[in-house]
Amino acid sequence: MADIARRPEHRYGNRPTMKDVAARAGVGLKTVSRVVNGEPGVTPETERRVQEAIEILGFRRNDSARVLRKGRTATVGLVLEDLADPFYGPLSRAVEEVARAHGALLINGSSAEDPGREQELALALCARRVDGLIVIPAGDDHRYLEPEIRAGVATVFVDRPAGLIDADAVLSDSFGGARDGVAHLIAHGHRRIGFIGDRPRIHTAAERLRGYRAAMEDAGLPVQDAWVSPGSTDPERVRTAVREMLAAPEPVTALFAGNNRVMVTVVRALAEHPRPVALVGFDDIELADLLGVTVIAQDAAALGRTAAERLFRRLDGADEAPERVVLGTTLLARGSGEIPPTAA
Amino acid sequence: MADIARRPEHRYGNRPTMKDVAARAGVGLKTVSRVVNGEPGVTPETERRVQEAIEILGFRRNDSARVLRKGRTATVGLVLEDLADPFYGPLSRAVEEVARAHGALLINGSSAEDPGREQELALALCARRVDGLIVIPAGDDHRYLEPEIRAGVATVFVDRPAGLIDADAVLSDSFGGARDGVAHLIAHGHRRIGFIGDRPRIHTAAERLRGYRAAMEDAGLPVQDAWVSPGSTDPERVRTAVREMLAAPEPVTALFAGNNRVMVTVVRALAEHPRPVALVGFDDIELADLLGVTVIAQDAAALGRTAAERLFRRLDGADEAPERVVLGTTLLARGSGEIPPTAA
DNA sequence: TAGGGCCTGGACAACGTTGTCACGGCAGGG
DNA sequence: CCCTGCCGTGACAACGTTGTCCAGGCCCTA
Repeated sequence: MADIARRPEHRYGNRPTMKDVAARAGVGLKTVSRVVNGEPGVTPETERRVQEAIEILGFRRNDSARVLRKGRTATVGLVLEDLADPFYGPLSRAVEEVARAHGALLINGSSAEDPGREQELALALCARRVDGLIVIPAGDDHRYLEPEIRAGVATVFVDRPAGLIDADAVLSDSFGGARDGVAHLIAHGHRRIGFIGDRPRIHTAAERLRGYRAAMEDAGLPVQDAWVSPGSTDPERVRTAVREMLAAPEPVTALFAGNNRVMVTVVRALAEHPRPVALVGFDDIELADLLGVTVIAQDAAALGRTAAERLFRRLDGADEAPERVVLGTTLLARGSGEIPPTAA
Repeated sequence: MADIARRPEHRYGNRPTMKDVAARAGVGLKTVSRVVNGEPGVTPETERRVQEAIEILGFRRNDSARVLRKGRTATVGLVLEDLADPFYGPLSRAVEEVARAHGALLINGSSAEDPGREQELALALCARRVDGLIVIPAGDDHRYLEPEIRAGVATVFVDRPAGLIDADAVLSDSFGGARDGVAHLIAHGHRRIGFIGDRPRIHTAAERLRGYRAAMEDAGLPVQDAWVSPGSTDPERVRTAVREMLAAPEPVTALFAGNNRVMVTVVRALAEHPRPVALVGFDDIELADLLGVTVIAQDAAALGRTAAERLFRRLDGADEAPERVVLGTTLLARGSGEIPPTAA
């Protein structure tokens, strides 16, 4: 638990500096800098001598000092919920690729859906002077970032919008996707449809619930309270919710799962159920095709790519007003969403 | 494509520095430093004044400068193959958690299985003076890291051992796992078993192939060349390999898939095959339980955790000799591995 | 041959922070 | 009343790099 920043000195284990290289090569400090950075104005012969000294000493430029001098870190930060979630892996990778194309590295941190941890992480990244910040919000108040943004940290929100501040955001169409998915079930004859989602304080979860209600209302169908789960990704609670909806006097004949975590558990729960139950889930997951699960797919990589591109456009000096970009979703019919209603 | 580090100055958009805070609070520079770092020796009244100035100016300590002075970045680097691969997400997350417990952040980069890119990334991280480096090797020659390690960068390899240098490594028991998996198939009556793996220049892939051959040999079974795929994760080539092994005059009755990527494709290919074919795969994957796929599970999170803990032990000054830690695997029987052989 | 311009190289300050050390004031004891 | 010692505070250098600026040497031309 010891905080690594508070340890006794170790001075990089006495690494050679440009000064050492200069001494060894018998040239001036700045000449070494020129060679290292490929700046013009150095004779081939001098350059050779410097390169040789660099080789021998095993010199590597200290980017910390460089950053201090130049004011740019060539680093961007990504605050997401959980890198282990298969939805965020590809997103992060996409951000990384864009960053790489711009010569930047990526630091990412997981908030574990905890607003305090999100803030702590984001501010730690700012202290390191990342040039830009991409945030998948856990909290719903991002005013703490205002000083940073004013100070020049480009900031883009992904997957969920920022709270209480005006900033770029790149989102999937949660509302539309959920509405389409539920409408799909309705089109296949379902009238009693259950919704199992995540905590409604999460923006996407709330939007998907809204989409569910909209689809039901569009079709003139009532929604019973018992058809909407309290909202949780905990497998036990999801299982309970499924069981109860299916055991009710007027059981649901179809389910809509609000995200990948929930969907996985619902699929498992339904596998144990005697009667076939229709299912549409939000998010595509690996092997869902083999299991025949109909899903509303969103493109995690596209979210990441779009956000990162926007970020770097800003870093390149673009001075547009903050904007909200919404990416569409795709319904992939694979069987589970096309099961007709079964009598109780 | 513009390299972000080569842009005109922007000087952090004129952020306030400790000097500004000091001026505003009417105290000395060092006093501000003391307050910011919670060092003792400051009157409550003085501290209040400083805090107030910090608040008003929106000051945040510049960690780049701090790093330059202190010599520690409180940052570790992780070079992996592909963050979007569901195997590496949890691994990365585990490393992050350990880092967090030690007050450090994590920079990770994907090598895309390209040795050149691995080296480029690792050295870029060293230039940023990460305190430690965790590497999932793409290449097989890591001598380029020797100067860095000598200079004090703690380095641990995960998932695959380092090449041509002596360093810590945390591995899964690829050989033993594959041997157990194939032995499992043999125990269920199979005599002709195909092996479909990744490129054999990848250490784990080679080890798993070795495990396959060992199991066959232990059982006194011959291995035909046609039963071992050339090695690739490309879905098309995997499909072809499966097709050919099943269409041979003496077709295999069971398959062993060498990793998660391959396994997914094999499962898809077998789903289209008329006869049941037994399958055991290396790596657990989500929903494999529902599909009834028998796997040799390795614990990605444990790999990451173990490696990170080792790394921080070294950073804490542990001076043990480099060591190779091998974590065991678990066979999870779910059905596909217990299918008996079918006549051709 | 003198003068001017170009090219190479180096001295120096600055980036924002922290470690060292010294200073002034105050309390307590002789 | 003076000396000692402690405490709060601040001045200053240093971390390793890069931008600015200047010096010296060379070549070319008038």
